[in-house]
Amino acid sequence: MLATEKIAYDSNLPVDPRVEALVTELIGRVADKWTLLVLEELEDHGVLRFTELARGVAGISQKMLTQTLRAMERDGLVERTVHPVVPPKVEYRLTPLGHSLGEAFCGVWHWAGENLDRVEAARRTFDERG
Amino acid sequence: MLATEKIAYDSNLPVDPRVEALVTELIGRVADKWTLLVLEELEDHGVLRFTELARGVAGISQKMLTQTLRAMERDGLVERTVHPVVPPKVEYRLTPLGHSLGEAFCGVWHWAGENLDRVEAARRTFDERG
DNA sequence: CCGTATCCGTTGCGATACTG
DNA sequence: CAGTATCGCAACGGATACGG
Repeated sequence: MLATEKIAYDSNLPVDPRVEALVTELIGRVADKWTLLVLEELEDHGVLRFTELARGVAGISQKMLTQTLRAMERDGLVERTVHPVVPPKVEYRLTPLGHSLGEAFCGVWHWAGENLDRVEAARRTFDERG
Repeated sequence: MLATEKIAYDSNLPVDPRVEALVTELIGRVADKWTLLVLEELEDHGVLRFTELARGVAGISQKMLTQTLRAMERDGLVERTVHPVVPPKVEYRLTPLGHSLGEAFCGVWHWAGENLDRVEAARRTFDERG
């Protein structure tokens, strides 16, 4: 579906600076490390509870998980469902918007996987020359 | 060229956790706000001097520009050419690797532009419900 | 189980001043 | 012009303790 739409970024045409600023800010927000990992985890598993996410996303603290999930919920990327039972049960899943973001990042994940070796080689070369 | 390669990220197959950690770290490094903006600026204009970049990337401090360019050079994304003249002349341009990263991010830029309104609407809804 | 609240060290980053 | 060096504040983020 993306391929059928017109992509304006190839041109050098001037873009409304305010819109560009907003887009930049949005990317900054969404390109956060934890956001990316939570996104991937939910892409892979569909529906997850808080504790399952905490275990699935290696190294994340409960504080950052909460914070990340709140921000993603606020941005409309994640849907949060509270089941009124004891003990509490809260489920998280991607919205269509969140899923589309995951697809948009596929190219970047792919690039990173394909070029990790090249980047590491470049780093070694750079570091050796002091 | 990317489309002709096998993409493994669609599957739920287990991935070497160490590789995944490296890929994650690389994305975190490269998805930095200033890196993205410098990348776009060099994509648009080809070759730029330090001061031209400073003016082109709105809001960046000289310190962050230096830092960003050094990191990108270390990662093999940017080539730095020093012309031994007075006053000094230093030119920056993307390497093929840097250019390929720019292409990989096209999907994300596109997503952000297309969905900015939706995200802002989601935020308003979220904030109103307190 | 699913959070919130608080403390506190670490880092990020802008502002400023200086150099070849 | 193209940086480097230093300062100082603010934000990030982990650890811990507590609550519905």
